[in-house]
Amino acid sequence: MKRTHYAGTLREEHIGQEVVLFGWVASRRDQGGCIFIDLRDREGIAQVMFDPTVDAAAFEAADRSRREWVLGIRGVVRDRGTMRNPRLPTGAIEIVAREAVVFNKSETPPFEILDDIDTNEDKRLEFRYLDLRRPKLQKALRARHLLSQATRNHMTDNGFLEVETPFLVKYTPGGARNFLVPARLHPGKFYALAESPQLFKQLLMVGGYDRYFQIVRCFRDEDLRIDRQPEFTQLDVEMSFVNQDDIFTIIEGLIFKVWKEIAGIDLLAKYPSGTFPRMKYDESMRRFGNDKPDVRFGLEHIDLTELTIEHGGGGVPMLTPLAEKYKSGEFRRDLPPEIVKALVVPASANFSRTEGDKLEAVVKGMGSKGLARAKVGPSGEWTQSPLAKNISNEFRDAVNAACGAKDGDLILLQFGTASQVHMVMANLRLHLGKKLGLIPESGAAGNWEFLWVVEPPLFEYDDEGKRWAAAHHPFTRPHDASLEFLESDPGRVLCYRYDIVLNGFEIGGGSIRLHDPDVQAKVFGVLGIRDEDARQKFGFLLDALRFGAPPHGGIALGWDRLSMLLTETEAIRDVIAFPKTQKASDAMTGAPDRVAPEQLAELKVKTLAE
RNA sequence: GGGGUGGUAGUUAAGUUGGUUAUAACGCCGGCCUGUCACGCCGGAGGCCGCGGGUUCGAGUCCCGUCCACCCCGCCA
Repeated sequence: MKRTHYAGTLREEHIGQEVVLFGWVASRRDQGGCIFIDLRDREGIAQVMFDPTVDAAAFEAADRSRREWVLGIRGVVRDRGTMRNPRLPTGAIEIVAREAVVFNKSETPPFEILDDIDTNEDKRLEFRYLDLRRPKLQKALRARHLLSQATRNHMTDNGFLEVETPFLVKYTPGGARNFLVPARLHPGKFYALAESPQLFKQLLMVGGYDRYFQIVRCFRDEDLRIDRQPEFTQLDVEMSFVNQDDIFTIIEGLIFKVWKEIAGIDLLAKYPSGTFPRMKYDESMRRFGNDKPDVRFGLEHIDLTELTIEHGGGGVPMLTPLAEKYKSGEFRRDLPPEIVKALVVPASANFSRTEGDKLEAVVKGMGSKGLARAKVGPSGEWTQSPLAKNISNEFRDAVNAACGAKDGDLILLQFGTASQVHMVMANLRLHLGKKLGLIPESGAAGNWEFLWVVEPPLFEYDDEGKRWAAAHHPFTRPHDASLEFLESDPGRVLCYRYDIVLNGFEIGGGSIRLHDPDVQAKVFGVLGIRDEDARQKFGFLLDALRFGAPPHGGIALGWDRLSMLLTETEAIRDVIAFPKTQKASDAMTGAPDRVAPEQLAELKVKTLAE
């Protein structure tokens, strides 16, 4: 018996043909005199009819068969006439079985192999090979394959070479925590698993390869999220002799192409120029509180810091110290360390007091002390608010005006350190967006909002260490216009760093690299990295940059996230065949696990656990 | 490291103020049915109520601890 067709591909054009199908029993309906089996393979499902008067042995095999048994069927495709099933692509036809072979039986599976099952994910991960039989997962993994395939074509067509780089690399401090691998041939020493090919791709530019890409696994030993796995995949790209626009063009071309080829969506209808809009980091933080804004909906933040300063806190005890610190000059207005922000829930949302309390619980879960609220009355007065009794009428009216708040609106306030207020308000905005139905809980619902976020600061101040730290990595090129502040006022230095954002997910980021040794030395100076430290950590790269490094830059796209968004699935686990759980273990294989003492001895490694 | 939600039959869930034999649906097993396609009808089996301890005459239910899964913060591009 040799397969002639996939079950899911059969259509009316096959009527009259004899076909051979191999697949799994998706469902079996015993009518007594005849039996129907829905046979499933990777292309879909087709109904097979077993009639004892056509072939008694085939009928007997169907009689014995159960769900998930593996069958081979030889039969003739027949028109179902008036008995069609409009819900199946193959519903116009059925196969009348003339021969049936049972390749394998199956135990009763722990859950049904259906798209709409609501089995808990831990059970599905334990039996991942069964979960993978579900059409939904097969569709997602196929889309991911098409994405990678189209990408290889696009990159090749644009002159890129795919080059592999090592996974076993030298540990470099900073950035993500690395997985470590004991080096048997070097007792007491360790490799690190590469958290990205960052340094190697820059070396490929020095090596003259000009345009590099790789679809590559990366490893980071950090806590997991719905869009983070300990091993994940990037489309890694690096180019020589380019500026930011050149890199954007390559990525925009790629995205337009794959959205059309795989999702069937022509992004030119929304972005006729073939480019995505750009927003400065500063604007993104001000309006949305983070650097990956979901611009599918409004509910933008309203910055009340200036207003608060102007009114000296407006009589609100908790805001007075903040206003005074700005007035005394302790806080800089151009780089505000503490801020006041508001969000307005429109009256139309009809928010109850209890719902406001729930919101407060949400922000407290994010480390906020509380959520000041004020319900606006017909003439602008505030009710249901602890602020109402202290706030001056002038300040209250000014806040109402700044918020555009009308009768029935609910104003939500946060104040404190800029990073905390931004984080809380950004998450609160997303929470409200979903709660008010402005964005779907998951998926895009046909609304794809792409955005480049550009010109972030090069440094950020580390309050605990009381020093400047690299906001991304120390090889990012500062903006030419910012160079003068490099040593005098590092907080004002912007850089050629960019993120591409889709519907509130950061799907990629990159930078133009710093290839000027003089500027590099100044950057290290600001970071407090001494020459010998730099040599110790990045010696090979610094050496390479002195041997005729071309100007270069690149980007990396999160392949799992992009696949998740493209397929409108809910987590990157849905586009990874064998993902890890939230605790980074494998529910199916039991990894990680203990190893035999002899194995550790061979590696000269001793464990302190237990 | 912190916060939250959940864990009851193979699966998904209900389980009241602590009180008799722990329910339902789907699945599974047996029987019947030649046009079903979420087939239908009749019958049946199936439980360490995550685990450990405590309170109580009595715990699925209350308390303490612990494990696992998921979501968020910290962390991480």
